[in-house]
Amino acid sequence: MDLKQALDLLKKHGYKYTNKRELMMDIFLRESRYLSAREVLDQMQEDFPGLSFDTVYRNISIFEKLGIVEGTEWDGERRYRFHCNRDTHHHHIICTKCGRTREIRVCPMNAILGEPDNFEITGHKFEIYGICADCEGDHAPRH
Amino acid sequence: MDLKQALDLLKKHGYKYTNKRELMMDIFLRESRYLSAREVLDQMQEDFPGLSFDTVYRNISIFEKLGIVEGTEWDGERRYRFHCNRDTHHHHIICTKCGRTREIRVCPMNAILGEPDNFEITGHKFEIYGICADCEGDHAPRH
DNA sequence: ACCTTAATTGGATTGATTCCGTTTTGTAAA
DNA sequence: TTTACAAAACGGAATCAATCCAATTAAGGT
Ligand SMILES: [Mn+2]
Ligand SMILES: [Mn+2]
Ligand SMILES: [Zn+2]
Ligand SMILES: [Zn+2]
Repeated sequence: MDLKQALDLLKKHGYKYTNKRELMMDIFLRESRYLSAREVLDQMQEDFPGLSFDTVYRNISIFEKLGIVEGTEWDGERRYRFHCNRDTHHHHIICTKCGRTREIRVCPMNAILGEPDNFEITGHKFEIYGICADCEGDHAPRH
Repeated sequence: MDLKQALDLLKKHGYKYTNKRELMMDIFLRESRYLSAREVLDQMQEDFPGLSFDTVYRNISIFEKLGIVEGTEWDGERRYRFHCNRDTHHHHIICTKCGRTREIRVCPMNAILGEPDNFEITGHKFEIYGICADCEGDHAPRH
């Protein structure tokens, strides 16, 4: 999934092309790590000083619905990253300092299938948290 | 782990015994499902009308630190339940309507061990979400 | 009973997220 | 290329969970 594919996805679902949306995707794409809404806003305001929080949240919500970004939450804040692979389902090891990830190819649900009764399964979450090599020590996280 | 053990844990760590703390544990114990701070407050105010949010949050935070309750988060709200078993590590299938759980005995970390390099692991989360038998359909969740 | 300190209160504050009326902009039709 | 209309963005207010704080109350040891 690249920028063009994502923009096509927007168009296919009747959303308009705007330079703000393109920049937002650009940011997610080049950072390729989990970002909070505030981090996205800060980066976007370098190009669009008056940009509103509402624009960030509205577009993130659209992006998430279309599968362009995927979200999670830690330290009481939601974070989002470019959906790294739309074909194969997998999970992540996440650095809680800088939001960078490593992939876990296995999904524990495969071992669970058939197990749960009396529950209509709607989703699952498997994440490993830690500190990446660049962030360990006292120094500020390198992005 | 029962009420007495939990109260002993408090005492052992130098916290005072109060009827509010006992009631709070009582509630977690008899509900044995995930509760939000607001739900705990509402139930406690039946006995202590003037009870403050701060008391709920402060005590939850102490309970979590001592391992008396365990917390998670969904729909943008933190929730807590009595720590169901202090000896064996396991995970849960959670009903996102009523907060009741079923146990998953396996932990996917066992299969991962040895895998991750360049990451100092600090924690992990494996949860399956769904709707329990009592909550499915249109009717209100039965607690 | 008294003293010291922790616990609780109640109200203010923070901070993330959502909401909303107004203005601007993208896009398709004329 | 203009025009028209709906969607997007703006800016600021509102919401809501969670935290903070100064003043009061209560627990537990002496
Ligand atoms: Mn990935
Ligand atoms: Mn359990
Ligand atoms: Zn890192
Ligand atoms: Zn349920």
